[in-house]
Formats: sequence, C-alpha cells, structure tokens
Amino acid sequence: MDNVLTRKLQLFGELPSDDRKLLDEIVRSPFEVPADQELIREGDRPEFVHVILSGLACRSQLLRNGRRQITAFLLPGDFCDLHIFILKAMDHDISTLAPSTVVRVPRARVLELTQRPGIARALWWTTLVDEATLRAALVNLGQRSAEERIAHLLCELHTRMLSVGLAEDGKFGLPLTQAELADATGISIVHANRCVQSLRSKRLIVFSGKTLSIIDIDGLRDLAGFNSLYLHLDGGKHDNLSKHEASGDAQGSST
Amino acid sequence: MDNVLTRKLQLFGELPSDDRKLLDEIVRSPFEVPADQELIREGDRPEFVHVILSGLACRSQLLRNGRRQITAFLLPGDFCDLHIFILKAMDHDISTLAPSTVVRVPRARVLELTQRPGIARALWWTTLVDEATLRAALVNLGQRSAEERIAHLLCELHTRMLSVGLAEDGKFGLPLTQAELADATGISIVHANRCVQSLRSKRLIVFSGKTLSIIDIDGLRDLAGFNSLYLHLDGGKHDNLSKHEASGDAQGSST
DNA sequence: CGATAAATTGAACTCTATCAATAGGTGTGG
DNA sequence: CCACACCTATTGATAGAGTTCAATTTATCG
Repeated sequence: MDNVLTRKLQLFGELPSDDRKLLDEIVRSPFEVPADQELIREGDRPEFVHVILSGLACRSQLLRNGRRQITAFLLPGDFCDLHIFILKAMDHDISTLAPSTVVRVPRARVLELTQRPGIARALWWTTLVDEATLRAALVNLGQRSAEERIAHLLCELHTRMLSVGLAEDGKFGLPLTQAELADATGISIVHANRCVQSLRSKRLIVFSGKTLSIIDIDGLRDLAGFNSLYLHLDGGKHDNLSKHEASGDAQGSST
Repeated sequence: MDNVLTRKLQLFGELPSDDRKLLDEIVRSPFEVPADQELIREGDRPEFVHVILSGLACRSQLLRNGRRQITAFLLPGDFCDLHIFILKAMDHDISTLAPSTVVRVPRARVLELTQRPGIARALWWTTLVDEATLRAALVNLGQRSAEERIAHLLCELHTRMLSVGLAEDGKFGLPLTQAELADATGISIVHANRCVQSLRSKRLIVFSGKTLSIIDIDGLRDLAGFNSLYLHLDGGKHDNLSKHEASGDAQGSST
C-alpha cells in the first residue's frame, strides 16, 4: 500500500525501505486545492516544490492574444517544479484543473531526498521522462491531425494513470473539459468537440461525467500512432549499469 | 578565448580555471562529420555523449507515414544526450544538418565532469533550459500561425547563437533548408517557403546562402511574440542561493 | 557544364477556425 | 422544488489558413 509518489518513483526501480519511509513522511501533510487554482505563476521563485497526490494539474503558458497552451499534465505522483532550485524564475504557470490534493515540499526536504542515491536517480529519471513527454507532445502537434492528437493524448494519459495504479482496464477519472483538451492539443474548442464525437462514433472511447473509458485500446492507439516507449516505463529495473550517475553521488543504490 | 563548450556552460556562471581546463581537455580531440549523418539512432544506448563544437545538428522523430518532426536544434556548445546514462534507450534520433565538428565524451569522462560542482550545476542548468525550450516550441506549434512559428524559431536560433558568440548583429550562419524549417515548425515545405518570402517582403530578414540576417530584430520579435525569458540566459550569475543542488554532491560551488 | 538539391509558383482542395446560436447540466438561492 | 445563472457540450454555416500535387526556376557542387 505505497503512496502514489512512491509508486511513481518505483517505476524506475525498487527503492530501499528507508527511502520508502522517507517518501511516506514527505507525503504526510497534504492539503486540498480547489479546481482552477494557480500553484505557481510565471516569474515566481517559490521556496518549495509541489507534488500532486490526487486530482489533476497542468503547466500552461499564456500568450498576448489570450490564447493558452497546456504544455504538460501533472498526474498524481508527479513532481511539479524541481526547476526552481536552479533557475531564477518560473517561465510558466502551474495550476490545478480539478480539485486536488497537493503537498508542498520545502527546499531542505528536497535536499534530503536527493541525498538518497536511489531517490536521486529516480528523480533524474522523472526529469528525463518529462522531457521525452514534451518531445512526444511536440511530435503530436507538429505532425498529426486534430483527431489523432486527441487520441494520442488520451492514450498517454491512460498509460500514465495505469502506471501509478489509477486506471482499471481502459477506465479512469479524467476531470478535463473539452476546452482544456483543445488547449493542450492546439485546436479550437469546437473542433475538439467534433474530434471527441468522432472518436465516440468510432466506438473507441466513452467520455462523460469526468470519466474516460477507452473501449478499443488497440484501435485508439493505432489511430493515434501511439507508442509508449517514450514514457520509459521499463525504468532501470532490468538495467545492468554499474556505477556512474550524472547526478553525482555514487553508492550501490536499490535492489 | 574559451572554447564554445566553456562559453556555453559559463552562461550560467563563471567557472573556476580548473574546470575550464578540464573542459578544454574534453574538447581536445573532435572529429568532422558530414551533413545528414546520424549520430545516434532511436533505440541506441551508446557509451558516450556528443558535444557539438561547430555546425548544426538536431533531434528528430520519424512517424509511420514518413513525416518527421525536428524536436530540437543542437548548436555549438550543446550536449546532445546526457540522457543515455539513465534511460535504457534513446527514444529519438540525433543527426547533423550541416557538416559539423563533434566530440565524443566517454562515460567515465562525463563522470569526471559531474564531480565538479560548478560544472555539474551548469549541466543541470542546460537540461532545464532544454526543457524550457521544448515547452516554448510546443507553444509555438500549438498557438501560432505558420509565419509566426518561423519567425519565432529564427528569433530563438539568433538569440542562442548570439549567446555563444556566433552571431554579430542580426547575422549568423544558418545552414538550414526550408524543408528543415518546415519539419521543425510542423508546416509543409511549400508553405514554409511562402512564410519565408513573407518575412522577406516585410523587410524583417534576409535569408540566403546559408546565412540569416535579421534586418529588423524588433519587428521580427514582435511578429513572433518572442520573449527570451525561457532561455534563462541570466543564468545563476546573480544568484543568491546557498547550498542545495538536486544533483547530489554538495560543496560550495563556483564564484 | 551537367546533375541533383533547393527554392518558387499556381491551382485545387481540406482541414480547422470562427461566428453565432442552441441545448444540456449543475449549483445556488428563494 | 423551481427559477435563474453559468458553464460545458453541441450544431450549423462560412471563411481561411495551410496542404497537396505538379511543374518550373534557381542554386549548388563535383
């Protein structure tokens, strides 16, 4: 019965029980945040890092003309902003899309985390996966039709939810409006609606009441050209690396 | 007279002379690579990391239907694939776009680098900037018109070239075809051509002979809605952080 | 100086955006 | 429990931006 954060980090490899205990502590005092609440704003340089425990959040950027792009969805188990330790200021916003449970981890606490080799490596892994996810999103917007984009996004969210144990079969809670889907895929709201309808009429999905059921996973993936490789869910589990680590500290980690 | 790699890393903050010396050694035995050569292919797990010293390279992803998306441009001074130390396999290709000078840094050597606190922090910084650059590209594809996308991309490349001392005024070598511009911005070749022509006729740029001259930088930036914040060029120079570091090893770093 | 790649042009066609209005749902207050 | 207000989803019609196909001109390079 691990918490979501532990589940997420252990996707990369099992962690020693000390580490798991530490993560349990980290997650101890969460708080509730209503929907559409900003956690961090562009320009901020907060003193803590956020972790989503339940609900849904996103990174987004606003343009002069009022349009906005959602650049990432933050699911339970996701760290939001390890960035702030190096960069001078956030270059985007982070806000909740649905009522969420969130923990704030103070800087010193994060330091503790990175002192543990296993956790440090897992965090490094999440950073790289986030980057790969961004690249996949870029391919999505650059090379696919509107309907394919939506399909691909839904495939990704499903796979990610599944990976932290929040989906059964093809079904999971997805408290997203079609407008938000549109903002993430770079299409208009009206067209997003038509695409969703098309996916429905093709009997690939059922999407209503903040719940998504993927009826035909293979069909959806095929339509989207989805390949989960970029999520690197095989983690480092079967990895035969020796020492190294771009993140400094050595010592034989987990397992 | 620092080398490009040093120049790039010092954008984040000045490095001790020991570090600079180490970087000079790293860069000592480069080799030439012709244009359109793959440095790494999807699925690979090479034993070394590439650094571009001159020329131009890119990350790209190929789709079933033959379309491809360029997800990043790699300029002189850029590290290509620190990823390979954690992830099991590359999820995209890296290839040259023009004849380039490249160094291969073996794993052990990279380890040495990350042992130096100043360099480790600078590398961490480049990773975060790369991520921010991806987000900016996502906003570009998601929310801007074709012409604006091209304009934005050119603004970014200019700013980045300038930052490593490879542009004077608005002028710099840019060995890109319009087809590559199209692959990066997610538009067709024909349309890319029309956009470039439009930018020309607006007297914003001159682009020929593998050289880009930005005639009216303010005009181009305004058209593109370009804001260089995301490149975090102010680095950590004026930073008043104390210790920390997500990348493990402590010790008071540079400056 | 040919040969091949890159840039250009024109025209027809599509996908997607925009505008505008309607319908369905949900929550609140009376 | 109903009415009002507001948000989300849906529909129809029209306009545009961008794609595709096909051909031509212009560079570039050995």
